Amino acid sequence: MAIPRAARTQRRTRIQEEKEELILEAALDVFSASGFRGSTIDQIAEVAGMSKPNLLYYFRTKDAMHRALIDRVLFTWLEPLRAFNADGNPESEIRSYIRRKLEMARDFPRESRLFANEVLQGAPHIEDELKGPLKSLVDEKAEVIRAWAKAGKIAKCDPYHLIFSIWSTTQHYADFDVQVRAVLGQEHSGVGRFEDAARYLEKLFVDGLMTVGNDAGQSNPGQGSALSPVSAD
Amino acid sequence: MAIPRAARTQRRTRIQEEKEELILEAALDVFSASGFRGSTIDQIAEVAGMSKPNLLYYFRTKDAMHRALIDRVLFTWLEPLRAFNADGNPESEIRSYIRRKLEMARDFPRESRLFANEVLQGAPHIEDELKGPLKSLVDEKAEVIRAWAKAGKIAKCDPYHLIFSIWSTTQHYADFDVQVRAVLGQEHSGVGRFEDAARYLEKLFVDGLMTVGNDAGQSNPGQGSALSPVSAD
DNA sequence: TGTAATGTTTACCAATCGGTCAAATATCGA
DNA sequence: TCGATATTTGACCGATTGGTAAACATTACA
Repeated sequence: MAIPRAARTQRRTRIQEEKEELILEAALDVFSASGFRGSTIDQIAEVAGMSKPNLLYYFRTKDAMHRALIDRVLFTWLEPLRAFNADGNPESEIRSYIRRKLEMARDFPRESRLFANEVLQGAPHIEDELKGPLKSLVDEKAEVIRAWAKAGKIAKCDPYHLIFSIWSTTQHYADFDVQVRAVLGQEHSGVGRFEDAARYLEKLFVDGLMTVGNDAGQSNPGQGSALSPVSAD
Repeated sequence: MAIPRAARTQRRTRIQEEKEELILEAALDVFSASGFRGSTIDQIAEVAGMSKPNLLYYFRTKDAMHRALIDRVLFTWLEPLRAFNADGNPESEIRSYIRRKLEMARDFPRESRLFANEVLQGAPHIEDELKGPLKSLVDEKAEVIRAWAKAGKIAKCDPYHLIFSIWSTTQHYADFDVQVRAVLGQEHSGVGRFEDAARYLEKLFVDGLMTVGNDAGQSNPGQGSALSPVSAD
């Protein structure tokens, strides 16, 4: 009889490495397309080209598969933010962060959708990761941005919402890809849309919209920008 | 025996109105939280406080419930973009569009998540709506923005990506709410975060980040902003 | 008030779900 | 080559899925 997977303390065979790789690849396909609850082990098994009990030989439960996948992908996913350099030039750091995030949206859309599905549905499996490692990393980088603003290197702005806006605008091109394609139409649905997006976003974040030609836009101090009263939550 | 719902040509009774309302409200709760595939009729029935066959008396299939819900919500959801006024002042139009979208993210997060779930999973049920009514509306408003840029009223920018960036940044606060809360921490998770977001986003879209004090930021013409070569799609 | 149409529920169905089991097969070191 | 170990599979399980049939309850209206 086979040794229970829980008892394996170290990687044993070449086959295990290959098959676990194969399974996680298939799981990424399925989970990112349908979310955790909407995905089935049978679907993953079919994509991976192996039988369902064989999947369950390597990962005891659907949950274990999902957790392994998340763990594997999360580190890579936060790489661009980790690369955000306090000692660099603010403008070029922000530019390259946007570019890196956009490249990831283009090259790893499934990873983006995996997290989007998870967070959208209340992050039941990654709440700890969000409140722990993610929050710590963002706190650290937010402090960098705050220091830049204090030193007059960039405009005063809420660093957390700056990070949120870079996340949302870039990941939008992965998560809402079908909508982007539908709106742009067939003729603009080539990969060129990522270059257009890069140009637009870098300009947006650096210049804003009102900086037109030589006329440095001078806008209201923002006293009228608060939202109207809340009705319900 | 009851008349099949397909044969009903017009609204009949008070009960039908009330119960269909009740069901769609419950369906919004469940679908927005788990997506279509991840939701079950039993869950919706429980939230609605009625039996499963009773639900199926009003909506013959899970699909029909979902479709009815989408139809009902889509019109309202596009209202802010429809209100975008070609004759208004560009800056205030953009400001109020952002504010309206942010209010919707705050007041109707379930509606936002319903669409997010749907689009994220490939929009299998609303592809026609995206390519039809949505695209038409965006095309129309994009033309308005393009005209503003041509007239020198705002900076030259891709109007489609402008709209995408407003969508993504505002809806982020509904769709990724748990992540936003986790990163901001408990102390900043009150409704105040929407006002912070409003201030930040209005400034971002109007001024950009480099417009610091009297120093009108002069950035590179953007020759280095293209993404690196594509590896795969 | 009676009755026909509408509304609701219990019991049930076949299909699919996540997961188990034992037997069969492939792999590998000695 | 052999035996131990690792891998794979078909058959199966109870629970849950979307959906149905028909009996039963309520309502609207003449």
